[in-house]
Amino acid sequence: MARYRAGLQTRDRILDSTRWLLARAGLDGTTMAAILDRAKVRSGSFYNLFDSKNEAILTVVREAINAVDPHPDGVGQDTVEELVTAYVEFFIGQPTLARIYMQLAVGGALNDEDVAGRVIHHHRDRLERFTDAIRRTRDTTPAKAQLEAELLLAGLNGLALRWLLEPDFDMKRRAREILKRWKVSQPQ
Amino acid sequence: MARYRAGLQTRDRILDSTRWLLARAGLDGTTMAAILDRAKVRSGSFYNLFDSKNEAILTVVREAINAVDPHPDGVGQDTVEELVTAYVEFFIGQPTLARIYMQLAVGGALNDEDVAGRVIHHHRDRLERFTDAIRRTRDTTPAKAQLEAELLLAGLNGLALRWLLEPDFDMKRRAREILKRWKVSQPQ
DNA sequence: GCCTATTTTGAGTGATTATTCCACATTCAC
DNA sequence: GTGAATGTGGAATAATCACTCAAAATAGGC
Repeated sequence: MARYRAGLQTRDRILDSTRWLLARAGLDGTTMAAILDRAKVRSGSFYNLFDSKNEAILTVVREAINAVDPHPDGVGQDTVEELVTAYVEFFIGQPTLARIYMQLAVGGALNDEDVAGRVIHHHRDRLERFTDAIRRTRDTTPAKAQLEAELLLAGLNGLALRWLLEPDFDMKRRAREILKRWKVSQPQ
Repeated sequence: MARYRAGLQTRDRILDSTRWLLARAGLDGTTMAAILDRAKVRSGSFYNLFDSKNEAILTVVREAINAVDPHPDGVGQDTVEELVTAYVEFFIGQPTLARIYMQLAVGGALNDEDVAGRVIHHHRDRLERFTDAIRRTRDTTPAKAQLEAELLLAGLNGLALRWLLEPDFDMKRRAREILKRWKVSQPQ
């Protein structure tokens, strides 16, 4: 089962191709023909390395989902500001992966149980993280902290949505403004 | 060219089927086979009423896009509160159309030039509307009013996104909270 | 009840989809 | 260098896609 160097290289080429296509052409546009053509690989080689087209896609998707998280280990350590910054940095720094993630969250996830489950689970984790961070900086009830986290995350996700439609949209600036408004707001 | 009653009824069945599928299965899942099966119609009848599958889909999409707007005539009259309420009411009252709209905004619109253009244009219109409403209630610069509108809309769109993933999500309650926070916020 | 316009049927089209299979080429430990 | 493991090429597969067409069925004004 051990791979030769050549095999690993073509595997990388296939994943690069799949990643690029998912970001640019969406799930529909990521056909076998397109993947193979872009990776300069014939189908025989592909199926020598992957069991199915879906496996290659899911590999890229997992990569995208995991990349949204800033410090997977240090849960319960981040501040609200750090979490917001990390979220935005992900979109700015890895636009390709970010685009895949957002597209899956809305469109493609509906068809694939596995992907849909991952996205929802991942969102819950993030919500919990934001809630914890808020409770650490403000003396409030768990319910109110969660509501604040939900609104904050909704704002960020809304910005991400807009950025998806208009790539030139300055998400970072708007995220700063959202954070600014959150900081001066007081729980009543 | 005048249609008999039967033809009109079949047309409605096809559009119902297409609408239902777009909302539940997304653009990918809305295949001819699925449309025809659900509408209890054979392909010959379909193409007697529509030029293409895309025409049926676009008919439903236009319907969805237009339904987001509350008072297409009375532009420049609405208050911020009315606009927020109308936006939420659309999602609550017409979940099927709302789901189509959101899916198109993120996923499917990328491939179809026509649909993508419509969605973006429609978003710009809404942004302008929110901006105008804000300027009418607050003495502020156009740039600042637009920023406020952008953040407000981002929050609402973020809520819509979440609702898309979790249909039980109480979007109305969160929208009220967003509006409440916006009201007490002051432009500095 | 006739006659034309409209509607419906359903097998069949060609294009595209992911996937398979096997002969052949390459790699690399020994 | 030999040989077994791994990688590659490419034609062939069956499934599915949107769509066509001619014949049969129905509708409705007269």
